[in-house]
Parts: sequence; C-alpha cells; structure tokens
Amino acid sequence: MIKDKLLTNLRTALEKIRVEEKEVSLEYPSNPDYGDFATSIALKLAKTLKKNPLQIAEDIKKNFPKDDLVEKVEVIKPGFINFWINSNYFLDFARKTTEGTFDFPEYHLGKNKKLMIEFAHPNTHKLFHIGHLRNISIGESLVRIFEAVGNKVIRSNYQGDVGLHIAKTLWSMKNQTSEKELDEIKKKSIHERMQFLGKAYSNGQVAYETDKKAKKQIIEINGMIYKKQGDVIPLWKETVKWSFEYFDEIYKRLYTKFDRLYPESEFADKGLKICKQAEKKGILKKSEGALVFEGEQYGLDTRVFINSLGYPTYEGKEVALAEKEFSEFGELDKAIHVVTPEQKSFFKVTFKVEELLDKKKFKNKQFHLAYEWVKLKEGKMSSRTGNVVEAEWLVDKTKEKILEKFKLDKDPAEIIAIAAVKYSFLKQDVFSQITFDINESISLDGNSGPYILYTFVRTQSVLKKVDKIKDTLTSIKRLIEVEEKHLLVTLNSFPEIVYEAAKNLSPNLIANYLYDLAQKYNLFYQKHKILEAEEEIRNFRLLLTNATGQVIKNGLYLLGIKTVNKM
RNA sequence: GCUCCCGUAGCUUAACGGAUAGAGUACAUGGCUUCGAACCAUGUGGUAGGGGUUCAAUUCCUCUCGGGAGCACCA
Repeated sequence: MIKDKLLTNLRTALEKIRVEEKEVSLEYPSNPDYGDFATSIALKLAKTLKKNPLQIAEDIKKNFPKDDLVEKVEVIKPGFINFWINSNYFLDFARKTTEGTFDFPEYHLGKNKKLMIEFAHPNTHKLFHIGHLRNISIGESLVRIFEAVGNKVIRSNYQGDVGLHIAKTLWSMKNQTSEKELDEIKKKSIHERMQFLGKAYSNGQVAYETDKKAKKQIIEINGMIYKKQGDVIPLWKETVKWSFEYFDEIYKRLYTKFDRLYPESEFADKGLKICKQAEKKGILKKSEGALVFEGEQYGLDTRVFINSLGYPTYEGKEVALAEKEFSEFGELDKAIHVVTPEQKSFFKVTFKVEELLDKKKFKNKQFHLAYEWVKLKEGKMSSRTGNVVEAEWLVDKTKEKILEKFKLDKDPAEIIAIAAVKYSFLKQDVFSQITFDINESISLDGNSGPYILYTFVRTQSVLKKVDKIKDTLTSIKRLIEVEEKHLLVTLNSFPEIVYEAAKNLSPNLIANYLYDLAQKYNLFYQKHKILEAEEEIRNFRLLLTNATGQVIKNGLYLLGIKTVNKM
C-alpha cells in the first residue's frame, strides 16, 4: 500500500534526524492543493524537541529518502509536510482492483481471530420493527467488515421466547379466542398470524392492567413457560414456531443468516446453576429473598440475578448464554453485542460477573455496541400501544415508491428498496438517534443507496459497450486530468477505510466513502468522454470505470447491499 | 439525587485534535440530436452558550441550557 510505503520512508527520515516517535500520522488533506498525503508530525514534535516546527519539517524533508514514489515534498506554514505521489502508483492499485483483489489491512485483533457478533434479537410474539431493521443492518454489515479484515466471525442471535409479554398473549388466546377462531387462524398466512398475535398481546395487556383475576392467571402462565410444564405449553410451542418462521422470512429478505439462534428459554436452568455457583464463590449475594450482584464496590448498579420466586432474571440467563457462546465455538477473542443503550447498566453488570466467574475466558472480551433507537415523530415505538412501524412494511412502501417512479421489474425494485432502506440507516453514526419519517427518511436520490447503485449501473453500462479492455498504459503522468486524479486517489483509500470501519465499529465510514467515490466518478463522467477518447486515454478511463465499479460492488457488499445491472 | 449518550445550515447529516466545517434535501438558476438526467454545475445558509488545555478544538476538560436512556426482583 502506498500509505505504508510512505510511512516507512517518513520513519526513515525521522531516524536520520534521531527522533523516535511511535505515532506517526499521515492524513489525506482536505484540499488537493496540499498534496496527496500530509503529516503534522513536525508540529507535534516541536514541543518535545524544543525547536521551531518549520525547522523540523525542513529537516525531515532534507532527510526524506529519494525514490520514485514521491514526486514532490513541500513544507507549509506552521509546519505541515505535504507529499505528492507518483500517479503510477495509484494506477497500480486501480489495476489490482479490477482483478477483484483487495489487500485489506489486518484488524488489530490479528489474523484469524475469532469474533462473535450477536445481533437482531427480536422477541417472539412481537412484530419485527424498524428498530430491529437498524440493528440487523448494523450487525450484518459488521460481520462482513470483520470478515474482510481477516477475522473469523460467528453470527449469533438471542431471541426472547419467554417473558410476561408472551404470557399475556397466550392468556388472551386461551381466554378470549374460541377454538374455531384459533383453527381458522392457524390456516392463515404467517404475516396474518403474527398480526393476530400482536392483537392478542394488546388485549392481554389490557386484561393484565384492569382485571385482577386475569393478572393472576397471566403470572401463572408465565411460571408454566419457565418450567415448560402445563397446558399452555403446546400453544406456546406452536406460536413460538410461528415467530421463528416469520423471522426467518425477514432474515432472508434482508440477506442475513445466523450460525446460532439462541432461544432465551433454554438458558433458565443453566442460569440458575451458574448463579448458585456464583453465590458460593461470594460473587452474588442473598438480599430480600433474591440473589443479587452488589455493584457499588465496582461503581456499578446492583442488579437481581435470581428473583425472590426463584426464577432467573434476564441477568441470570445472560451468564448462561455467555458461558455457551464462549465455549461452543472454542475460545472466542471478542463478542460484540449489538443492543440498544438502555441495556448499558445490564451489560456492565453481567460482564463484571462473568469476569469474576472466569477471568481468562471473559475479561476484556465482551463488548456492548450501544447503537441508538429509531424513534417516531410521535415518540418511542411501543408494541403495547400498537405504535410500531414494521420493517417489512417499510421495505414494501419503499418498493412501491420505486415502482411508481421508475419502470422496473419487481426483482430489481426489491434490491433497490433494500439498498435504500439499509443505506439510510447505515450512513449514519450508530450512536445518534434516528427520528423516522416515511416521507423523508428513505431517500432515492442524493446521498442514498439508489444513487450509489445508479453509479454502479453506469459503470457497468459503459463497460458493456467494450469487448476487451486493453491495458497498455505504462505511465499516466502526462495525460491525467484532475477528476481522474481525484478518482484514483479515492479508489486507493478503500482498504484503509474498511480497516477504520472495523476498528471503530462504524459501517457509516464505508457508506460515506462510497458516496464520495460515486460523486467523484459522476463528476469525472460528466466532464470527460470515455469511449470516444483517443485510445490510450480511453483505456485509462475504462480502467478507472472498471475499478470504480469493483470498489462500489465490494463496498456495498460490506454494507449488506446487493447490486443490480439495470435500473 | 447519581451515571451514561446526544446537541453542527429550515430539515436529515459528515469531519484519526489539523489547513477554507463537507454533503444531501428544500429553494433559485443553468445543462440531454453527446458513453444512462435516479446525473452534473452555480447560489443562499451552520458548530446551543460561557470558561479552559493546545502551535491548532465540531472533536479534549469544565460549567450552564436543551433532548434521550438507565439506576432491585420486566425482558
């Protein structure tokens, strides 16, 4: 990589002036007038060396190794050093790119490290909403990014199939729905069945709050589910199956899959066992009939692991889940939980308990990626009040909009709709809340998924018109235009962007990069003829077009987005 | 009361502590007999407020204001 070579040269220069500096930074200047790369190292050294930064910069320049990589070095104002790279090096990268080979830097975990990404985690008996959609978009993208930088990644999904909300749903089905009605519902489509469960849930919720007898029965049902004994179990099992069927369909539609689906109900017994061991070790303590972790000594909250009825809470089950996740696939080097920020306290506490139970296995390995909510204009989504926007509804709506606006077949429209929806979530920082508005949130032009797809289609459309791209160029020095140069430089930074995205758990870096690349290609495309240019230039521009297409395709793949060839 | 996250053009947003804060959208104007106009160009408009650290602050520290989340038997 160009950057690595330049860094090596920079270090050599620093050694010559007898400076030891571990952190040598090399940036892409915001303004092309400042070269292809820039470093502010002289400014940073000024203090420790007690010298004028301009003087240091000049010294570095004087001692900079001379080879054909760097064409020009310039020292500017307070002490920046700017480098101009021989364009032929960028050309080499573009060539490699067209062969589909990308040298991504290895992620700092190291080669072949094993990583688990736990995401999606919908609750059964509930609708899959746009918050889950953001979650899946982030999770799936992170999986692909980490794979790209050389890690082995395991996808897991912890699905809540126990809890009061389910007891409420089942209670309503048992008490407010006739046998005949139930038989009919069982024959309906999976989506209708899920709608029905949603309604049963809100009915059960009302009963729970207004009817004391119902409340008592619901709590009993909840206990039955825990023990997996009692007459609701067949109904519970069947409805859980509906949910899994429904989720499965959605996962497929969103191009995602999982190595393991962990149902919460399987971790109750093991959770109890582990918590009791933890009590013996003095990690958990009895308090008011419950088994709790007293977090104060670690600056954490106190949380309940086993409640006074003897059931494991969410915390109690989590330690069993962790145990399973960290043993089932051999040793894990990292586990990333993609979960909303309300769970921060919960994760801090369970991570601490796990660490106290088995330091070697868990310490510094668990990580909670607290991505933010998708809110509605009216406020937080709540399945309790029925105020939810379903993920599939959004995709369908977007698809409709696309079909209205453009003449298209359904298959490409589906791909474009998924692209539009995923991109709109992924282009944003994971830590900021999204206020969702159907009219504004999913855009089809400007900084959007379709814009990038359109650019890709453009590149393919040009390439289709040539039989074979002859690459006879030996040097591009004299014939390069500004737009071409910018495109080349941008193409070159792709692997590095992917590396940064992995390091910072930020798919949005890739999204924004692709947008920038697409913009640069479109500008180039607007200003210069490709096919009608004189042969050598034509070949060069075809190479650029080819490389751009490859990078877009690969970048979109990392975002979990498919490409189309026509739109 | 304590802890954490967020605050950037009208709206949605970008920027390893770096140079002139970059886009989209909306609005106004211009560009298809030319490789795909879901495109491109030009223009208007912005770091919530005060203090501090630094050669350099949207970024770090501190206070104020505003929004969100969490802090014992829900998941």
